[in-house]
Amino acid sequence: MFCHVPPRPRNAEATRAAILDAARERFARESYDDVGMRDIAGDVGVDAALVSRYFGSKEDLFTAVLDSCSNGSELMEGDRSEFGRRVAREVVFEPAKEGKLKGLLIMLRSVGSTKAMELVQRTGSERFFNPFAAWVGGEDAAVRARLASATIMGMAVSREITGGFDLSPAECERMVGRMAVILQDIIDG
Amino acid sequence: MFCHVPPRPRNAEATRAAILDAARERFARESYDDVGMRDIAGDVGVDAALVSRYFGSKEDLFTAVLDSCSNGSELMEGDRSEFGRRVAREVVFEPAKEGKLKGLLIMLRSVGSTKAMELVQRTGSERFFNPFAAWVGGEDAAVRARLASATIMGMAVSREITGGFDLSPAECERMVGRMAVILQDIIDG
DNA sequence: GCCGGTAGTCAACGCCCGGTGACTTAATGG
DNA sequence: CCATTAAGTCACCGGGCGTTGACTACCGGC
Repeated sequence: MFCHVPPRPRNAEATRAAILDAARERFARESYDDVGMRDIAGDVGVDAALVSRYFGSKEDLFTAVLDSCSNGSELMEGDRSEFGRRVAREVVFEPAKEGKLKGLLIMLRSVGSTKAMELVQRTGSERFFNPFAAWVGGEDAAVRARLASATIMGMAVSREITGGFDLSPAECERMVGRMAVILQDIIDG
Repeated sequence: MFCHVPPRPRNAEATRAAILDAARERFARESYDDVGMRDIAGDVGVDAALVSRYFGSKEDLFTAVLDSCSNGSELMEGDRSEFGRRVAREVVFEPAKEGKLKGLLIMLRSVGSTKAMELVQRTGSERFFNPFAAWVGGEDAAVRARLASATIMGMAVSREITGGFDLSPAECERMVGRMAVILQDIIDG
């Protein structure tokens, strides 16, 4: 006992990146308000002061996280005709851990803090919705893109609120099936 | 100046009810964390201490608000064949003020605070989903009910995140149309 | 007309948060 | 091998929160 953990090698850039990663992870799992600077710092194994030093304010860190998130492009890669099935499966079954939808998760977790939502609103449109709408294409692309993303987020929220879906695995499977159809229809027009 | 507002007549029951109303209103507009006891008290025109006195803790007040919310039964009243159109219109256009979906709004705003979500999870299922599923009826009622409510909440979240939808009125109208179809299809099976 | 109890207020407490400046420690170049 | 400088820590501040106990003002009954 009293054995010290080996101190992290002194490397500002790596530490900064580690902090950013930890913050992204935290913000994807908990809301803006629930995540504390001390939590993030603790994940990395540094002092909370360092986080402030590197990223300025908490809001600055949050926007940095948003910027560092993939702009949802994973949604659009892969076979387009499989879009519904693929996304439905991910949003229903993915344990929110290694999911590709981290950016989306962070966005919906920001429903709550007024500050976080302002920041999300600023980046959300151009970084996510507009590219997505462009990919969706066709008649009323903006409307259909918004409809699709709303449906996806709705499922995520619903899972959050009920803690899982409290449905049987078989029911979940059928839900995925139904949702896949809905999403695919939206995408196809 | 120095004119005092007429003091509210001393009536414990009425004051208690007023506090509950104000709290419900607040929790429907802002997240659990963003709403302060002092805010609620201020809305009613009483001291924050009184809120604590009447309802115990903030969590107790929140659960009292949840209990006081209509269990979403407004969703189910009215012509069933008009369900999709009616709900879609409400969730897209309703300024979240006098909407019938206040309970739903509060639920989705609780995505954030860990504490609030626990409380919502406790009451959400039996008070909202189960009756709704019963009303939906038919094959896979639970799945379809969850799908419908997820869709509705998704739209609400989406509106929150983007602050309105940043779509033109005409586009909003078309979105309502599309969403109405989706919802109606879910309900009809 | 006073008086007891209840409705409501006031001031304060303890807590936790984000943020800052002074300090310590480790790596690096000569 | 040491000086310098960057990397990281520590103690602490100010502020806002929920909550509490002591206080005040009102009102119905004698």
